[in-house]
Formats: sequence, structure tokens, C-alpha cells
Amino acid sequence: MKTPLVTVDIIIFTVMEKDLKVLLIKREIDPFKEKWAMPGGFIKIDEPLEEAAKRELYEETSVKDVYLEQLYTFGGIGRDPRARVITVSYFALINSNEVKIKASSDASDVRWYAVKQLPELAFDHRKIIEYALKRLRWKLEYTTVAFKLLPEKFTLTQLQEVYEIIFDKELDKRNFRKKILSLGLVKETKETQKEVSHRPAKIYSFNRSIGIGEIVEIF
Amino acid sequence: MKTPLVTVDIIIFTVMEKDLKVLLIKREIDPFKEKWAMPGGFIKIDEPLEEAAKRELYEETSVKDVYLEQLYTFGGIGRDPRARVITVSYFALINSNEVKIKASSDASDVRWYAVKQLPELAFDHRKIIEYALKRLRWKLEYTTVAFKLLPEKFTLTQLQEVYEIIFDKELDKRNFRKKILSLGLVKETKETQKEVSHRPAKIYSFNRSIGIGEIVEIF
DNA sequence: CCAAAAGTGTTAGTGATACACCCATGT
DNA sequence: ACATGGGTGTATCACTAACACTTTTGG
Repeated sequence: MKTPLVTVDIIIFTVMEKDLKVLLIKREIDPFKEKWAMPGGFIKIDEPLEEAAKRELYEETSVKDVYLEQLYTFGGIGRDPRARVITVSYFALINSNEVKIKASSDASDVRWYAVKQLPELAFDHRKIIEYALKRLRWKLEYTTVAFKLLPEKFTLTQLQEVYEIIFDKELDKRNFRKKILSLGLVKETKETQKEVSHRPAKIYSFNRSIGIGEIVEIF
Repeated sequence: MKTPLVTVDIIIFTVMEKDLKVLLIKREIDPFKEKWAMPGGFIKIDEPLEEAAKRELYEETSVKDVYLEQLYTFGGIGRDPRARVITVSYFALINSNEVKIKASSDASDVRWYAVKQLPELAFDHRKIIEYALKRLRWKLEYTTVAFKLLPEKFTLTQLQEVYEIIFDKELDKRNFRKKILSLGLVKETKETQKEVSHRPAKIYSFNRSIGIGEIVEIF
């Protein structure tokens, strides 16, 4: 029986330099040579899907330890000019600290692009990124995944910036804090910001008694 | 290159006889001979995924014209004892009127089962149904899909019953009506219920200016 | 006139929004 | 002392939740 090929693709987001970014790789082979694409590739016959996604991400970008969830399976005919290929796409988040270490890990053909300034993309990857972006906004509104875009310890202003950047909208500082604190999502640490030329902010950490990705209506 | 096989499976829900039901088929061949399974099967090499889902559903159960959306892609190794099989599952809703015509369409080995009384299921289908049920509850809360479980014209009590059955929880009649009417989800028709031995209810229809499945916070 | 389900308003409480000033630190 | 971002409270409005009786029809 003829059966389609199966790939996984990973769309990984981070917040960096006050911008929402995705990690892309420049293709070195046809089809779509020289175009940019999300990390991904064919799955192995004895490999679970999510593991394949992690493996491809690590092989191609040296990025690991990310929040990962399945996004959608794209299976239109003609996605790939060579053959029928079905791709199971995964949605990943990583915090900007780890990114600094890993993004430049190999050649310069792996880059973080601001989602507002994407280059020409291979396959149907633009469509996939748009879909992922909707999911990301939804996830921020209704779950606690935002914390996966921040390091272990953060200030409330940093947290608010994550929301503002992704929603592309300013939020009221007082109301934001009231909401986050009343939901008990974070706990204070004893630390404060260092070496800032203004009043230092309190440092918080995520309240681990609430699961990351758990459904909590935030806005 | 070795590549997995790809199937689609459809989990179709309806509300019937004051119960939430799913359509299952008794398998006539191994593996899992005599066990019940969701409709589905291998996709064709030149067939879009969603079309494959519709085709399998129609071939196996004569059910068509359903609300259909992709649910999740299950790809664990060992799902199918014969080979590596990845299944793209679809989530479908149909209203109980159409069901009456079509459910008994062929042999008695196609049956609607109450989700609370499922028989022994093939493959990982129980897990898939549980996942679908969570999605269904979520969809009812945040979108307008409930209307896909009702005929074109319905009473508010019928609508409320759909919610009560799926949430497995009683709702306040006055508050429910206030909410539905204030969201403008329905419009009154000129008709009323006939041949009931009590005050006849007004008949409503879905307000088509709001898309089915559109996100609207209902509860 | 009885049974059955339809239909309808008010109140109290909770959460959302809008808004402006003082505080702590480094230079 | 000034510049910078950190941190805080209150009032209004909208929405939610709880709750019981009257209406219309058929039998």
C-alpha cells in the first residue's frame, strides 16, 4: 500500500529583545533551497512523535529542554513538491536566557526571527507559524505557559512584558499585578534586582504547585 | 526509507435519549477482532486528511454532513501490534435527528454507545475518546459548537439539556436563558412546539451571523 | 382542575476596569 | 537633586449566581 511520508516540524518561540521570535533554519538543499524553514525532519520508524520532535530540534539547533506540545497535523496534498508528506507540527517555548547560550550554537544559518519580520519561508511554514501564533495567544490567556518564556526567577515587569509583546497591547500595571498575585501564580523570593539605577524590583518565581500549561483563566 | 502507516480515526458524538453517545464499529478482523473501534482507516496517497476522515466515516457508517475538526495525532509505538501506525484523529458532531436516519444504516455492528457505558475498545481508542471528551467540554464552554448537536430548530430547554448532559451538571434555567439570549446566539422563529401536553415552548434557530465553532465565552 | 413544562426579575456579591502618585536606587 | 522604573488603592461598572412563582397547554 502506498503511504505518505511523515515528518515533524517544530515551531519554537521565545521573547528576546522586546520581540517575539521564532527559530528558523536556512535550507541547503532543494526544494526551497536558500529559503528559511522551521526545524524538523522525517520521523524514524520506531520513534514516538514527540521524541522525534525533540531530536530534530536538538540536532538542528542544539536547543533542548523546552516546553513542547503538539500543534496540528498538516496533510494537504502538494505541501511538498516531491512527495506526499504529512507533518505533525509541534509548538515549543523556551526562555530567553537559555536561548542566548544555544541560538548561535552552530552556523549562522540558524537564526531567531521576529515574527513580525519573517523572511521567505519554505513549504507551508508561514501558515503553520500563523496558526501557532494564534495558539500561543490563546495559551497565554488561558494557561500558565507564559512562565516558560521566562527564566526561573523574574520580576513582575518582565512577566508583564511577555504578555504585552505577545498580545501586542499595553496592559495596566496595577491590574496586571493584582491579577497575577490573586491567582497565586507566583511566589516572592528574598531577592531583588541588582545593579539597576532605579528602585530594584522584587524577584518572583513560578508557584510550582500549579502545573505549567495548566488551564487558568488569566485574562 | 521506512515510514509509518497513516490512518484517520473519527470520534463522532451525538446527544440522544438524554445521553452523550459515540459511534462505534465492531471489528471483524484481527487485531482486536470482535472489539469495538471508532470508524477510520488508512488514508489514500492523494487524499487530504480531512477528506479521508469524511470518506471513512461515510463508508463505514453512512453518516455524512457533520461538523468535523482535527483532534490530535496519536503516534505512540505499539499502538497497533502489526506495524507502526500513526493516526490523525478527528472530532465530529452530529445532531440527533440525522442520527435516527443513519445510525442503523447497515449491520448491527455499528452502534451508538453512551460514553458512560463503553464496551471494550480496540487499540488506544479509549484514551482517544477520553481526550475527545475533554475537548468537547471545552468547546461547549468557549464556542458555539453545541448547536451542531441540535437540529436547525430547537427549544431553549433542548439547548440547555445538551449542556447539562455534556457537563454532567444541572444549570439554572433563568441564568442559562439570560446568557444565551444576551449573547445573541439564537433568534426566535414564529413557531412553537406542537402536541405537547403542557405550555408549548418557543422554537429558536441558531443566529447564522455567528459562525459555528467560533470562540464565544459561554460559561 | 390537575399535571407538566415554559417562561420570567431582582438582589447581593464578585471581579474587571480605569486611573495618578510616591518610593528606592544609581549617577 | 534628578532620572528611572518599582510599587501601590479606590471607585465604578458589569457580570455572575442564587432563588420561586405564574402561564399555557392537554388530558
